[in-house]
Amino acid sequence: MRGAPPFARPSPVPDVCKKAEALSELEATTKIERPVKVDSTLSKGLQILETLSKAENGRGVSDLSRELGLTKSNTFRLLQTLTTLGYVRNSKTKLYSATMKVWQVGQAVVDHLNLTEIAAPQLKMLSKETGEAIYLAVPDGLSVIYIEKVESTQPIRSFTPKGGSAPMHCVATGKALLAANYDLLREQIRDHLVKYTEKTITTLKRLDADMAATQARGYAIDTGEYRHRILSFGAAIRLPNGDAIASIGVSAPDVNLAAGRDQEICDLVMQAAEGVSETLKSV
Amino acid sequence: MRGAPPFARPSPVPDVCKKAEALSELEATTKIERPVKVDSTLSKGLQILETLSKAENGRGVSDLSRELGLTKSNTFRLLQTLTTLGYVRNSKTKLYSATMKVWQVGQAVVDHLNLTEIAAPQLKMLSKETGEAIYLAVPDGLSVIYIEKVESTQPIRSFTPKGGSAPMHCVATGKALLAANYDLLREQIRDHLVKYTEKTITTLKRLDADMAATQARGYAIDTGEYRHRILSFGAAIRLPNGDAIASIGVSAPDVNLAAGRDQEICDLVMQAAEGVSETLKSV
DNA sequence: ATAGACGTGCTGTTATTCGGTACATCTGTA
DNA sequence: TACAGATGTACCGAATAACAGCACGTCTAT
Repeated sequence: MRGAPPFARPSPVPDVCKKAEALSELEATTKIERPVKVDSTLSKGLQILETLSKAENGRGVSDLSRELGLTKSNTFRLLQTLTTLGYVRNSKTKLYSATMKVWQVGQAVVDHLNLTEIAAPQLKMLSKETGEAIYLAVPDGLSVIYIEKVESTQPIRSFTPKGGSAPMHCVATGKALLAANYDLLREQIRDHLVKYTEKTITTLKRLDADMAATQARGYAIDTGEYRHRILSFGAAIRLPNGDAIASIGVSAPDVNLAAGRDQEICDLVMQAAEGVSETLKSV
Repeated sequence: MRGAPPFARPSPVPDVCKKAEALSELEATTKIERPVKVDSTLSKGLQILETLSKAENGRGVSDLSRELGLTKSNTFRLLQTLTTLGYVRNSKTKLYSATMKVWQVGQAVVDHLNLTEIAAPQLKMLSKETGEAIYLAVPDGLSVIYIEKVESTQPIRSFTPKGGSAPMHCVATGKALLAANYDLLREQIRDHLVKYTEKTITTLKRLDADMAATQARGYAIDTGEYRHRILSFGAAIRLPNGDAIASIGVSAPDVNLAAGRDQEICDLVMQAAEGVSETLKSV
């Protein structure tokens, strides 16, 4: 779910080339752009898949062929191949519908997203504005893995390297992700609240409170709960449907933070995470 | 995220027809099954899309053509059409990768899932075992909509009709979904805790506690918080990645519930929701 | 400077897809 | 019951559309 209702989400991506055959002959366009040959079979097949993915119940062959302007036999043939490929199933009532394999492929896109590249500009911005160590993190069980890091420009540095990991319950990047999925992770993490500093949250009660506060304010704060006197601030990166798949964080020694500076950094972190989330909406 | 790490999720769906051309000539199979003609263009195009969806960074033309056993020119052509159709983009470094449109199409499958049909057996089971009113609900803003209902067989009935809705914070189906997305919905619902009975949760503090308890136990309990002396029990239906998209609930007047019966029903509800979630993994 | 690998455009040939037709089944109506 | 229309599926020859091979410009690394 994630906020959006499960039915009828309008697609922000325009349907390119709705009628492939329409441009096969007409080149009367003032701009002499390359006509860009498209394989019609592939195009039609994907159109069918797209249409089926938006169908509440399945749809029939004739029905589909009429909507897409295709021959019945052609539509049938394409549906047949899509079925044997596992992207479509046909129920006993002769109705065709998209399978979860379609969903899986789409999910794979997100799972293998090159966040590093997409988030790079925002990480750079954060580094420039704060001068502190910037982290890009993804969840891995009850830890976070830092898949990208921009080194601090300050003389005093924090030292978790790129590729390293940290427990989810005591760093800001981790807590931002934990808060976003607390319903699923609470039971798993309750017995793994390992203590690293005297600030570390080690009881479920305190974690509950901290997660509630984190959810309320929209970003996470670590007051030196993993490394002594190393503070961090983190916010979640979300897909268009609200799923939190990663987080951005800033880590800094407390001595670097003058009064009010922490709030500035929090705002920047949220802004950065929000920026990446927005970017994800458009490719 | 949702428990599963964002990288390298093994696909449970086998790749049917990895080499389409392999079966075009050989029919020496003992079983004389229909050869099932597949449109090779569509097949290859989807193979490319699938491969691309699993690629961390983009992939090159030659690279792809080698892996899939296709001609370089053929691969290029297919990539070209996929690009103009918006499913693929090619970066400045000449690397091709899948776009979020692929994800959107997959997402649409889930959004338009005919849960009614899929959940029907479990709803039937619940009805048979409990004899009470059974609900299948999806989220809609801060409410739930009952997209399916099996009427109670008991003389005393609860009366929310199929198609009706109820506030998320006071019915079990709603609370199960609320708990599954509490990080996103908490701030939205805090000012909408409308009172319906003396049992209704109207303060954020009490809701926090109830949600924590719900998350901990895995199902939601409504002690007559919407309709006086009408209790309900609900559990979330989740996609393979953990997203809660719907919920199943049982509603019953308190007089129908003998001692210990409530726990039986809770177990059944969880079992039913779990069953539907499992079904979603295989189409 | 050179050799290999890469992405891209072109073209003729062939294999592939296409459209028409046919038929069995089903539904609702006269 | 008979009929009319719509449906899903099978088949087949024709021609179109997709294919393989080659050529070219570019880039990288040796």
